[in-house]
Amino acid sequence: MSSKRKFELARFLPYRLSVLAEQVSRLVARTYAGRYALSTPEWRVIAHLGYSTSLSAFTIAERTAMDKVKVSRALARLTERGIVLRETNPLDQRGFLLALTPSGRVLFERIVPAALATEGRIVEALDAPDRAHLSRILDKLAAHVEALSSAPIDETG
Amino acid sequence: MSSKRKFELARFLPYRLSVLAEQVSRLVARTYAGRYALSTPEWRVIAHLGYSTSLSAFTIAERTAMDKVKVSRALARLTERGIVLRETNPLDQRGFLLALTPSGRVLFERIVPAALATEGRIVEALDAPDRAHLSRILDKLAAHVEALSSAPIDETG
DNA sequence: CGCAACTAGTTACAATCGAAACTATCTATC
DNA sequence: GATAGATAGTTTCGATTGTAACTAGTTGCG
Repeated sequence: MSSKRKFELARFLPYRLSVLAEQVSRLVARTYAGRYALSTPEWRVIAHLGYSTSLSAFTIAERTAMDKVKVSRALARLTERGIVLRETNPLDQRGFLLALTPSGRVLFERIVPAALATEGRIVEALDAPDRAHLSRILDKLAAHVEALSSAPIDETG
Repeated sequence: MSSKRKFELARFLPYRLSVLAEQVSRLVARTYAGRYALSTPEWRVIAHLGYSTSLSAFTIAERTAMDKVKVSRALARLTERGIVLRETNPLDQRGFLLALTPSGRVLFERIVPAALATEGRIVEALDAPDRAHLSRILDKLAAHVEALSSAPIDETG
């Protein structure tokens, strides 16, 4: 073992994933950033409220893989702009119940097809079996990395 | 066509890629951030100088998928800390020739095995064929996305 | 009830970032 | 060989981020 493999950044999986994800994000951002002046966190919040309603900010944070500060800031801007409706939760006055306003929903309905179209153009690079395979692999990796992340930090070496 | 697919953020490829890449980056950062106080751009510069030498900042920017501002800032800190040696290029006084200092190389030699080990633990989730497949798919996607990115912005819709 | 521990969300602050403007050098062309 | 345009790298500035501290409300438990 320990066959000193030559290190090449360009073949290093974390690097490749990071660069690809960044470029893909940039591509998708074209569908909402310019025309609707939305940031990525804002788009994620809208996307999530688009199909599930009356959520708390915390739940959104969990499900959109963002920390609560990011979500809080995104929500502040979205409520200000009349895209999200925020009302105090009567059962727990610390939190809010959140939903898209009608105009927020219009926004959602407009962005989604464009976003899906962009996704479509991206995966055009792959044939159907490759797409399915990629999807399965990503799920496996995500689950595994999730587990590794919560494991203790190994500072040996 | 146009079979209105229900939109779920959690199944949206760009989102999945982004979350996974972020989590993987965080994991790898454990090998250099805490112990060696390096940022990701700094690590990338070191990683690249580790196996190719006498590069210009611009070349590094290109090959590490970072913009020149990021590279410039990373280099400023790295030269300050004696990790990178920067000398004016005698053939073009605008630019520099860059290389790791001996202590920079020690750093590189220490971080690389740890980084590779982390990569190893991440891809443990996959069997050998899956790994190969993922690698091929990522290459295809990266090339395709690269092409899409330089294409004009489609604001139709 | 009353106080400690916890949770939801916000604010503060310092670090990081990207876009654009800037400096210095180089190259091409006349 | 002068001048316009390109190029390498830095600086500046406003916006975005992450961590930690904070406020307000809730729960558990004596």
